[in-house]
Amino acid sequence: MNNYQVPKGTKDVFGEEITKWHKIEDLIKQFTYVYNYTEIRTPIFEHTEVFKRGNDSSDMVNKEMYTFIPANSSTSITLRPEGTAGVARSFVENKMYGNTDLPAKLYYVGPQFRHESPQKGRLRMFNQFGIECIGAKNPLLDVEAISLGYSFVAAIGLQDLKVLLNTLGDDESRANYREALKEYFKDEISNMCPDCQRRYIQNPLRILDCKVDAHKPIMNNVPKMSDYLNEESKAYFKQVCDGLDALDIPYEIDDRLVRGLDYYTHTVFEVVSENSAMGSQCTIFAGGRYDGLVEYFGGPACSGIGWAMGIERLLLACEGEGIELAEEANLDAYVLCLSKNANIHAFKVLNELRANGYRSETDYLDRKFKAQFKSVERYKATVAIMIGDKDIENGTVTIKRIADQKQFVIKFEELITTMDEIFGETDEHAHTCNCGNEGCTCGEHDHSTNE
RNA sequence: GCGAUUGUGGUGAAGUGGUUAACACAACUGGUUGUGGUCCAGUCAUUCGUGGGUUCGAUUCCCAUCAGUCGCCCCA
Repeated sequence: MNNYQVPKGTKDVFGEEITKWHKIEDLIKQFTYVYNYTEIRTPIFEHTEVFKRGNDSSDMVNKEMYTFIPANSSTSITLRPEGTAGVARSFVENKMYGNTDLPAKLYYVGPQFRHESPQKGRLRMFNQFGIECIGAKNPLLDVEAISLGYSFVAAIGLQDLKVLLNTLGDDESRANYREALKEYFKDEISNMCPDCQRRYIQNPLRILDCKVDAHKPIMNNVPKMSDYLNEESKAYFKQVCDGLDALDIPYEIDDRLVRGLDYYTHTVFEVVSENSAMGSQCTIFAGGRYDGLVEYFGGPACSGIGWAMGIERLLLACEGEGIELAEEANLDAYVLCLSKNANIHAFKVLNELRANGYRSETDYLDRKFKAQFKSVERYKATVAIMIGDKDIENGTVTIKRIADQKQFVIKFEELITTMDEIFGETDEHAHTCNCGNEGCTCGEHDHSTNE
């Protein structure tokens, strides 16, 4: 009993669903094009150290990675849990800091892997569209990145969105803040959740993220990042805010927003959907600025900004807001075969149609005429082309335009010109021949209306 | 990793410790042998996620397992 099924947290995408993906992918190409981002395709697995760096405190790195050592190897490999690290690695490895106009503006689309418990909006293999802009530190680039993502989701039609923004400041500001937090939680930490006790040591900022302790009184008067920013960090953040204002991008400053990945500095943001269809996973895209990553991979000191968008979540949000992305698979022509003898002739017609770019299909199940006609309907074919014994004798085919039920018997040689006429028309009724005879296919008359 | 809940044909979905597993949709066939959508009739689950156990007998009860869904957590 072979009961094969997809691994937990993965899914097959096909049929109508895949047309939604194509639509999204087309839009990604359009938006990245005008913002002058180019695509990068990095491996979906990397050496484990690319993701597991230093004292990374994130769950993603510590608990959720697909890490393995392949047979006949001693090198630890990890399926990428996120896109930024691989891009930063590639930026350094390919010496993009020297070869390209900086900043390098790169985007990627592809699967990411995290071993989590699946639920709505959370899969073990999921797809992200992400951008990374590396090699320049300018608040306008932070704004540009947010603008690209925001206008992208806005173009799709999403409305129940909220942009959350915060700054973590530079190293100095963050170090001061970290000390302030440690001091603040010093006496209380032993009463807090085990995760927070770990965070207290590894990365106190993330205590702010904690949901377990969120309601405790101690959380009410937590020192604010904004009080510990040095002048430079404050000025940087102000320029980001000013830029967003200038582009009319609405946002809320959320001083608890610290993000789960440890490499962020300065700007961090999260764009969430407030639609009820989202369940508890409501972040559509999120990211921020990172300063140390390029150096970590052995490159020069280079700042970057980027974000990643969960495509499955984007699709969920679209569904929730009633945005229809699926495209109907309309056929141009369905070829009906009316007798066994006509089989090969019908097949030739089919081939001729396809050679001329018409999306065509026929019946391969030897179904009755009636059943074949149902396929015409199901495929929403523009025309039905019928071929039977009579047509074989006469060298003709019968072509029926479904929209107006008009039907013509034409010579096989006229097939494509007739199709071109039908499909070339912009006016629905232009094909009706001026000679007055219904269904006229004489080909002698001029079928254009303005003559 | 923890908790809750679900799992019956292509789809939706009833149901029972006893064997013909409702009904609807879809599909196919015929009425209508070269013209679809309507109508009528017929056909379509040796099987109830998978594996064990209890039982004379399990789709039904029990256990395990896999998967879905929803929370926690985490994050896109």
